[in-house]
Amino acid sequence: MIKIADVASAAKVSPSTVSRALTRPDLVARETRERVLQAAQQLGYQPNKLARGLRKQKSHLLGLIVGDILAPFHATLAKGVQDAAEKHGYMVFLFNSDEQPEKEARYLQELQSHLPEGLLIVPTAKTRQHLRSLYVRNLPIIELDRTSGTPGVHAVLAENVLGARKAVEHLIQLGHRRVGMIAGEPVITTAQERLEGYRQALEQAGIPFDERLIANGYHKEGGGYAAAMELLRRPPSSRPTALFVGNSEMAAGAVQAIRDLGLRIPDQISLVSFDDTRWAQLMEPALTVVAQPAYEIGFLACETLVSLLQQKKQLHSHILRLKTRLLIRQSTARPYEGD
Amino acid sequence: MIKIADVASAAKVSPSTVSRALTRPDLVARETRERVLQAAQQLGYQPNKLARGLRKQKSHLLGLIVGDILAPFHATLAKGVQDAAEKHGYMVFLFNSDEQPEKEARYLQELQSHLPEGLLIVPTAKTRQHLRSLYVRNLPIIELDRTSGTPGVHAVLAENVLGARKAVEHLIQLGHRRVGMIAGEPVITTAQERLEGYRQALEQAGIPFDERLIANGYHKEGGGYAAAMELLRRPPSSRPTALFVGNSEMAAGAVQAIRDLGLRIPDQISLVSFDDTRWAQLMEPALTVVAQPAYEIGFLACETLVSLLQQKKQLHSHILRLKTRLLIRQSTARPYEGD
DNA sequence: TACTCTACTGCAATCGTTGTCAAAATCAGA
DNA sequence: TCTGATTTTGACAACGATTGCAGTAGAGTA
Repeated sequence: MIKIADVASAAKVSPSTVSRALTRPDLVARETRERVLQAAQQLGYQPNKLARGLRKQKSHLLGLIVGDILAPFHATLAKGVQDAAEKHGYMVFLFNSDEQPEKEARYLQELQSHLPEGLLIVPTAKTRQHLRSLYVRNLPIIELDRTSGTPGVHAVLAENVLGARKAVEHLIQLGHRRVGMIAGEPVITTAQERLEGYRQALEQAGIPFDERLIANGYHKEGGGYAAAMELLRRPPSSRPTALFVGNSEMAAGAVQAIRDLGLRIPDQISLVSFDDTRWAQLMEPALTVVAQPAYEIGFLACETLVSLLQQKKQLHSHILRLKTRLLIRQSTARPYEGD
Repeated sequence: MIKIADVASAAKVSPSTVSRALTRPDLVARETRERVLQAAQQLGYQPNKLARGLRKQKSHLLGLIVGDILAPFHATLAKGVQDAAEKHGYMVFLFNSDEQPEKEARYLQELQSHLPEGLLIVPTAKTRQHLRSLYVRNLPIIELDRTSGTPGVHAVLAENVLGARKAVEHLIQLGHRRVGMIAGEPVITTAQERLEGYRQALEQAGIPFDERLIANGYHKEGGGYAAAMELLRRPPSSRPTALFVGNSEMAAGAVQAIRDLGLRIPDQISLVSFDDTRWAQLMEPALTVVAQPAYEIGFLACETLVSLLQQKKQLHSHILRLKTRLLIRQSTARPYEGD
């Protein structure tokens, strides 16, 4: 590996001058600068980021912890973050918490030892505690998708309440009165907010809220399957005629359950879910969904972080909400039985 | 940030002793060691990885460059790599080349300056050149999914020829004689190998190879759509009765095209594709696919890399091939018209 | 008691880069 | 030509952790 001293001797100057020529060219005479640049070019010099980071006490690194890179929503978040980071010359260190607080804690520790300049995180249940223990270093933090409630932290989220409300209103307008919901892990704010949207839609329509129409799918495919089974195995008279599902993982499970029960979508059961995915578009019938701007959430979060870093002014906790869109496709229709 | 000197003064020993107590405990007396460990624990000491990396000239970092994290296959590779890396205490620096050689070159440069100990890469068209220019440093490299033909590089790949052959044989057994193929970007080895498998299956069945039944989808969804359109818009007499698609991205495009043309799967057109995905399972009819062990490819590649690093013996270039599985679902049937 | 040997610990140099400070070179003005 | 101001450059000390080497203390042996 070529180091700065090699370039220095090739260009017949001191290491300091090489460093300056490369990082603050205005400080060195034109002629010298050109000689240095050429030598560096010729030798293929690449600054050692470890040494630089150590000296400057910053790494030009951002940490990103998502739930699960295999979930399209999280992968898209990550892509958005990376693209924005690249735009500003930052590198991204990506981890999967797999939604497990312990993994999150471990990765946070590991991450810290690389001196990241900022952190982007999709919080888990324990994020608040974890962040408290490292907050000493005053690391700028942005939360994505959900929020941990940590004071002083910024967040970029979707309009979950409104998105959910629109989805359920759509079902109600079609004539559904018994709308079931497969909700996510209750400690996660998105799950709470989507449930709240569901509530609001019912309330506005004057339909009483019925606890028994809610089942928990814990954000997972298997959980969605089980929850759908629980709700749909009831006798037709008490069985929901439509289902609102809190995310796409659970929706995949719900679709499987519906098929295993031999029910037809949308004739016998209407289905709306959060998150747009390729399979939602390709399945038959195509799934009506509340699409989230996942890429934009990631991109914007990273942009916000970078501007925080650059302007150095720690604007106090700020939450950004991005709009969702209800995409009406073929999985929703009027209820089978008359109202 | 707590540093080693802080721990040292807390434990009333020298920094050297602290370092030894933490990294080579057998070299320090039990009593001292315990005092140091306790102090470190209490202060929440985390070694600075930049400083350590600089001093030891290694970072405990692995670089990973995949094509596109949004493609489930690549995301799964990445997950496999990360899980294996974590198991051995390595960190992974993940990049997307977006299949663009220029991005790949940039990220390779960037990566190098962080002194990774090894590199895992899904090569693009120019990878061979790119790797040559950095090979000086003798960085162990493992290629995933495809190979760039760089000498001395290891690779973990799928049995593409056999997988493709089995898929096409399946179609032929069902009675298809005009089997179309939507192939991938020709410079990529997987595309070549899958095409070869297609060829072999035809040859073995005594069906002459017909250039006009091959269309190129360049590994992308849009390309798959266009290719399918091209092949299927022909008059029924020359139109293929079955389609073999080189990857899932193109298959998604092909499904769209088939729908836009109003053709029914599998009655009017049979479809098999490489890669198993959630949408392939959930679409109607469920797609027959050649499933690749993506997670295993990533995991094994990383395990191989780590063992290379640890044993230090540079076993010469080795290529590992993992088996594929043909999953017969509902998208393949006997041809519509009698043969 | 004197000596050797072992087990531990500390000193100081090192990794590659940057920033401070002062020296050297250049320039402008008289 | 000299003075003072202004560029331009180089020497040197960090950043935090590791490690070869040397020194110390204590145990063991003659």
